[in-house]
Amino acid sequence: MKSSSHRLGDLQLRILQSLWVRPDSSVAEVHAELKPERDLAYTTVATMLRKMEARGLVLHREEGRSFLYRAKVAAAEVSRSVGQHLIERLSAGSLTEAVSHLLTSREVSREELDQLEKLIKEAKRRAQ
Amino acid sequence: MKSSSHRLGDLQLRILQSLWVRPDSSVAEVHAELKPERDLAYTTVATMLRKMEARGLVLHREEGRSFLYRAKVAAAEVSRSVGQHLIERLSAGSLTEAVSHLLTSREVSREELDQLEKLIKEAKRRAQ
DNA sequence: AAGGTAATACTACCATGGTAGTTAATGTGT
DNA sequence: ACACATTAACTACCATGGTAGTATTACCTT
Repeated sequence: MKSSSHRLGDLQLRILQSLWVRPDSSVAEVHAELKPERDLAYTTVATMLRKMEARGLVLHREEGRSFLYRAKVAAAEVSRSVGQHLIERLSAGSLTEAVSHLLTSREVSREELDQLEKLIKEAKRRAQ
Repeated sequence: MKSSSHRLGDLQLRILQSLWVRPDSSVAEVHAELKPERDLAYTTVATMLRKMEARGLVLHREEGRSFLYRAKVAAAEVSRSVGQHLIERLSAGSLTEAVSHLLTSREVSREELDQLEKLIKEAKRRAQ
């Protein structure tokens, strides 16, 4: 599966997330989507998309005067590799230790804990 | 608490982790510690430590001919901020979603799931 | 036809992380 | 005393992510 170790910066990842939700977005659309969080110039987004295409992260097709971009890498794959990298950084590879860090280092609400418990139960069910 | 958003690269974080476990390490000791995972030149580690000291991440004192370094930032604080950043990247701030990603995107053993369950229970107990 | 507008292309720049060589100082052993 | 080893200082370099200005192209409207 060639793995390829996606080493993504924050902005690139954010753009990918946007494209996963809304494929075939024009530069203008991605720019608009990111506007509230990050006030970037239009050309910044355009440049980023071009760089990302050169890296094989996205691709585009022409539609009239504008380019429509879509992610070339799967959300699942990238999330996995981002998560893996996180776990590696946070706790030298131990998932439970990583989660433990997350739990102890921030305020976690009752609801979140309940939800987490449900997640684990589901994972257990799926496991057998 | 000024937060300060520690933006650490992999190597810098790894060096900090090493110093948390063994404070007052010489460059040689840090270098030796990292040797198995990353075969870096001695000078690379030394340079990194100097750069990190300039950023306020570590500090040193002189002991004879060599410098003994120790982390200036607390493990808890850095872990928190690294974890926070991770959650942000992975799932726009939702902890449960982040954990969900981690669970679904990799093989999780029965033992790990049990341990996770225990973690949640403990967190709940602590919460009330 | 002309002028405005929207789009991409190209180029440039900066910061940072990472990597290491070279140099200089200082101590150590024979 | 002299060679050798250890150590830190300085310098340099490269890749990448991020940011945006300027130039060019093409379309649309009046």
